[in-house]
Amino acid sequence: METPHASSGQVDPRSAESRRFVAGERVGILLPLPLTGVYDYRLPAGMDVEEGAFVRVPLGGRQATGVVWGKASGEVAEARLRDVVASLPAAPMTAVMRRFVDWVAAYTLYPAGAVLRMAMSVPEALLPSRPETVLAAAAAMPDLRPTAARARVMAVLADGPPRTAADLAREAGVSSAVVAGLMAAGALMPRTVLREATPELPDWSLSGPMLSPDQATAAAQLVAGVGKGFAVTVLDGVPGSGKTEVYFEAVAEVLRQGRQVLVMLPEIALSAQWLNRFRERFGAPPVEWHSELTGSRRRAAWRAISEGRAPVVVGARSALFLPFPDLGLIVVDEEHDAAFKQEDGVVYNGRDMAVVRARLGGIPAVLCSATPSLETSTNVAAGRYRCLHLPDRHGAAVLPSVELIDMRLHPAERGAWLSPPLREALAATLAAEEQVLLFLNRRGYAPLTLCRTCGHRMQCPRCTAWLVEHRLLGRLQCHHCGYAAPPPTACPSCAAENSLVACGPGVERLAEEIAALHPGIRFAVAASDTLRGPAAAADLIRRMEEHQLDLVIGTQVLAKGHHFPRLTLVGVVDADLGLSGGDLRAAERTYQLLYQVAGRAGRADRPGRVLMQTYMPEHPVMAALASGDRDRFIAAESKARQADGMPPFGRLVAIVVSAAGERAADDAARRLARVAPHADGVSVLGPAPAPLALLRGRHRRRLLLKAPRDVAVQPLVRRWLEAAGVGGNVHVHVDVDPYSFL
DNA sequence: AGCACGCCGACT
DNA sequence: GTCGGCGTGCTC
Repeated sequence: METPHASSGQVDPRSAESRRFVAGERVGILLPLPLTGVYDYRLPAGMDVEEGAFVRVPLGGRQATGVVWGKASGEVAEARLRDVVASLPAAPMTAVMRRFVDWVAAYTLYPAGAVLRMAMSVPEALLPSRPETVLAAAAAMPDLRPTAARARVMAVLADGPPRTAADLAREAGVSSAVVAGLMAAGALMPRTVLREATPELPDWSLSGPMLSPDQATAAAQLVAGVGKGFAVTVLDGVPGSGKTEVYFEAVAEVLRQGRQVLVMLPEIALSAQWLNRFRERFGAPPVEWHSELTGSRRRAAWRAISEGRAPVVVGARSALFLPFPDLGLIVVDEEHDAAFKQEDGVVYNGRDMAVVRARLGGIPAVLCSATPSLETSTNVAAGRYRCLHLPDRHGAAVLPSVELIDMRLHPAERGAWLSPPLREALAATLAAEEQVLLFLNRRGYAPLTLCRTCGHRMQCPRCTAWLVEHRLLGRLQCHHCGYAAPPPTACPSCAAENSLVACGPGVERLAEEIAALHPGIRFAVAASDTLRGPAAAADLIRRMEEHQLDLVIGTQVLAKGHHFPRLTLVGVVDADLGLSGGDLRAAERTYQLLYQVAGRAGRADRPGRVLMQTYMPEHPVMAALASGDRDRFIAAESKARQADGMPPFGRLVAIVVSAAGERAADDAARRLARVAPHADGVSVLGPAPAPLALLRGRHRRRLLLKAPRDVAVQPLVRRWLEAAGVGGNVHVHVDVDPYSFL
């Protein structure tokens, strides 16, 4: 995905003027199902609809909700045509969103219906809202024994509007029985309302923090672009340079103009600090949107957004498909982050699609990063994106120095993972009552368990992957499918007792070493599986901030965003970890990740120090990290990609075929290879066993189509797949612009 | 995605 | 003799 705006421009507001269809007419309805096209229906007497309207239609023996997509195809015989059942009382899908759905479908090679499903993720939001019973304080308090719990409930009500029994109990911190008791006694009066919960309004007129001259200049440019149509601006600044404060100024300007803002974060669930900053700046929280949101909150968020009552939404990539009626700005924070790439279902990159959404809507997009992706850097170099630099750390803080520890010269002791120099630095930092972050991007205790007697390696029965020991859970786990088993006492291969040994470090094992090295040290382990949910993350952050912890051992969940004033040493235990595996972006991703981690050290007024343990200090990634010369690294990486015709200078499409049987997978892959497209500069690599040749019990083979940048790969791939005609129980997974090579 | 229709094992 | 397993195929 290189030039989303190379094709046609924004949706013309005049053509967006909704087209109406009248009773008796045929209409094309797109259904949120992986069907190939629109289905034709007839509008019954008395029913007029406009384009984009949500309608109920009969489908087989049931009903489905779809969207009036436009004119009927006209290819369906009159006798097969069925009547639209009803038009739903929800705001029609905007022309921009319909264009966006079609665009994403065409680009990703998924059926438009599959993309529409993402834009209709809250079906119940399309139905009329159920009346809600809310409780208000009675005019006169009945004679009732006062208790602390009852007082809390009444205090909550005195402090705000009537609310539902469940909300009331939650906010007052009492059980539902207390609320029910008050209602029965007549202290609370029920009332039925239709009104939807309206999010608090962020106040754009509050004054922001003092900006540095660099920040102020950048902010002014962003603000000037608001309301001036589509443009992509890259905010490129080192960690701590205050990118968030800068784009908050643009957010304020959009709010002043009365339009909506979408801020996309890679992992919304772990962004408590971001939410705090937003609330401090605007006096109210934004509407959150992520996959953990459930039930009524999800529905309320959807309705509020579609009715324009949610001025600011912060969300993960799926938030792109929310029904904003008047979006004025999209911000993609940490734009380089691989989490923006959706890998299951419709495969798309949230950052790239955000740019497309902005172009179709004729609004600005802002991409933020301390380590912009090569795609983005290339777009800046080509003049397609504008770039604003924020070179300095805000305030007194200076960038930490990065030192490489050559593990060949300073090996760790046997059975340990920290080299003498890192141990010394660690001890010194603790002695100074400052905090340490040890970074190891490996969950669990040990990545491999093997038998000392026969060499057998514990492997997932359903995937080509080692089982990772999680000692805290007492299990061996597959990180690819969720398979888990207790560690056997005897080797499953040779039956030798007590012969299985853990190989290599994970964060849990590192914790053992730390505990042995510094008895009594206060530390925590933070990984995606030990830090479940936003509350746990917020708690860890609080303990770090309050200096209740001396040290934290973490995986990449700790790499971004958070800053701790007393954290002055970052130790990277295995800097080389991400470089193996032959992934196209291995070097780029390792650089970005380690750079982010390094940025955790030494903010505020304490200088930071970063020590990276590596076996290849001469590697360009390590050299760039140590010298701080990011631009040279990007230039070198860019040159290498260009020489190979790799993205962003060429295009890739990955095709993975999978089947229950190895034979079926092989046959399908070979058939695809036989009819591979022949075009100028286009080559097809493979088939080869996919990096995870066996995943969740399915055998996988991979082909990779490589094409020059100016070749439209989608029609080529579409014809290719049609010609090969693989189907039945063989799955074909298409990934345009693949990220991970799994 | 649902939900049908389709053919082969353990039950009243 | 039936109930039901989920494999393929269709839905305007």
